[in-house]
Amino acid sequence: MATIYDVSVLAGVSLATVSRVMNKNAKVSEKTEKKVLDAMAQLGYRPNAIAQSLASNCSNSVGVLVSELRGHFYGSMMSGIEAEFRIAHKHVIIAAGHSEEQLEKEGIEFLISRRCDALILHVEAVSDEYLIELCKGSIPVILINRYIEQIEDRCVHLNNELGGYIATKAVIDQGHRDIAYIAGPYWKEDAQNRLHGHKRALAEHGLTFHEQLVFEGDYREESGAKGFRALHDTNFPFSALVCANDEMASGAMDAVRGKGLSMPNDMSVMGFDNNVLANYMFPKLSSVDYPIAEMGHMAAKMVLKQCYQSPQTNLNNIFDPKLVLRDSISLR
Amino acid sequence: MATIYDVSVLAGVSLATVSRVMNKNAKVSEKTEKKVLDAMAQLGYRPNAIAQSLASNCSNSVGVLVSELRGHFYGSMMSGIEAEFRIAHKHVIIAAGHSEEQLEKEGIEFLISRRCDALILHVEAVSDEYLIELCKGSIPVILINRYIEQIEDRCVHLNNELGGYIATKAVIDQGHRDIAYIAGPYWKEDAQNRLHGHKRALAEHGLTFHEQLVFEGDYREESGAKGFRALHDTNFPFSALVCANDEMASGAMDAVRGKGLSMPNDMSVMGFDNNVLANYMFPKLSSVDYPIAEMGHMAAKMVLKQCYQSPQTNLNNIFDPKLVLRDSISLR
DNA sequence: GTTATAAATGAAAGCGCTTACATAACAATA
DNA sequence: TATTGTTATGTAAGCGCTTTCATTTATAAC
Repeated sequence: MATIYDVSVLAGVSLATVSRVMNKNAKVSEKTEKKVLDAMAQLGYRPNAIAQSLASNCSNSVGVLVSELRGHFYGSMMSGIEAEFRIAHKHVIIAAGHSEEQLEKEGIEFLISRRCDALILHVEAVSDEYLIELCKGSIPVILINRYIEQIEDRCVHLNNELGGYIATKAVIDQGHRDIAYIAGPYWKEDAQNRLHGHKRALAEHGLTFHEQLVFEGDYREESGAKGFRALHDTNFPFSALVCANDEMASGAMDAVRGKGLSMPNDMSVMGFDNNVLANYMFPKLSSVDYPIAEMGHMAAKMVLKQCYQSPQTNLNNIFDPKLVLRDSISLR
Repeated sequence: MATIYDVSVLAGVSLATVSRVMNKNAKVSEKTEKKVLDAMAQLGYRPNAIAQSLASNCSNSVGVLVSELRGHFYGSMMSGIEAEFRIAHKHVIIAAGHSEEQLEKEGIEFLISRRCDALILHVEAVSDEYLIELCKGSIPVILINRYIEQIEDRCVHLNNELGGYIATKAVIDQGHRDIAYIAGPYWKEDAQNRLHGHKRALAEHGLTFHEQLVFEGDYREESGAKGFRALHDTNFPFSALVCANDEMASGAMDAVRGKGLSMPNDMSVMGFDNNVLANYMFPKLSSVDYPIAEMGHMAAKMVLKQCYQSPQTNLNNIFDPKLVLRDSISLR
């Protein structure tokens, strides 16, 4: 593999000159430029990004840590980030944390050791303190989907409370009065916030909140089915079910059918996240869109501004979810 | 950020010694080792992977090029690859090619310029010749989901013909005799192969193939719906529909319902790929599993063997898809 | 034709490591 | 104690670039 030295020899110029034509950061006469370009082409020269990074102390790449490489949510997030960086000719180095503290830390170490110019993290297991400490370091960090007050300007997150509110309000607007709710695990902040929004929507519309109409799930499909059965078995009547995510809604829908009820007439169902799945279910699931791709774009823009002096406007940290109505909710 | 030099000074030893304790590749007395380790801890030293790569000419990372960062298929693929490398303490650098020749080439260039020790590629737009040429280079390449005869030992691919066969046979085994088929775009080799398998299954079971019962889709949902309507409108009767992927099956299922038919009684539907979606549809879609995650594992194992001298057994290039029966097919 | 000034180029140090080779330290043997 | 063989450690070159600073060359002004 040809090096800059080979190019310089073939072109009959110095290393510095070759470097200049590569980086276009200093005037080079047209004649020499051509000689160099020709030599590069002839040798099939590819600059060694590793050596460039070492010498310039800038890797032109940003580290992204996601919990998983698979799944709609992370896919959209990575996709949003990558799209933004691609046009800026920056690159992305991805690592997976698997929601385990040890692995998340290792992932971050890896990205730092690769001298990423900035980090965009989706982490769950690592502590607030660790992240606050990390932010004090020299390398810029953006957190997606996590809110920590002390470093709030580095957090890009969703207004989950509003999302919970919107979801329930959508159902109320269709005339439902008896509304059950399958929540996410209470130890997760987003689950708490969504539930809070649900309660606020009820209150603002003069409906009372009943403990019997809430079930704590774990965001997985099976817990949705389990939740619906549990709620149904209490015989506390309800005509609509709001779920804190789409997977649980799917599980719940199976259970609804299992009870011989039809949707949306006997039971309206509302999801959350607007996972691709929502569009493939039957009936197509109404949901609250989680604009994770846009949030990825935003995180990338912040990095572009902070690290690469790219001018950026309209930066904001908190995103509002939006209602997506499909077929799973009926008028009552 | 502390360097190896800072460590060596603090520990009162030479750079070389520090390097030795990091890499454990030469004997260092326990006493000095401890001094070095202490110094590292005290400084919070993190080796600079960039400098290591440059000096050692080995980056301990392998480049992965996918078409998209989102979507079940690529997510599973990346996940499989990453899982395998994680236990070997190798890392993955991911780039996206977006199925465009230019971007695919740029992605490959990027990965090479980052001096990845090997490449795992899922490319569609780039020519066979380009890839054959690439394989002649010094850096090992594995191709996923593509078969090129001249470099077949570097290709990890699916037996699509068998998949098409299995899909149709599953339907035949349930007693269906009149079977329609929505194919992928004919310019794609996998679409051709799946269709071929379909025809073989018909032939082997004494059924004749009718041109009127095939529709060429484009693998997207909408074309499934369009396909079913077109097939249905010919009035050529069929009781089962085999689709060359799950998205088209989903579109078709919508169209089936649109015609007031119920599934699976009036119409059995078979998918292909076993996308997560299949499990969320109603009725749950029977499909042919595309073991892309395992194929990712396999590609990673091949790299581990070729580049990192890790002993590996049971390597194989071609994978057989497997039938996954769910609720979308009825007995006839 | 000088001289002053700007533009183009080159020489060389340095980025943070690895590693071949040289040297020092130590133990074992005669 | 001198000699040899081991083992531990240090020295310094080099990986492929960037970048500062010095030097050369071209251009303009007088």
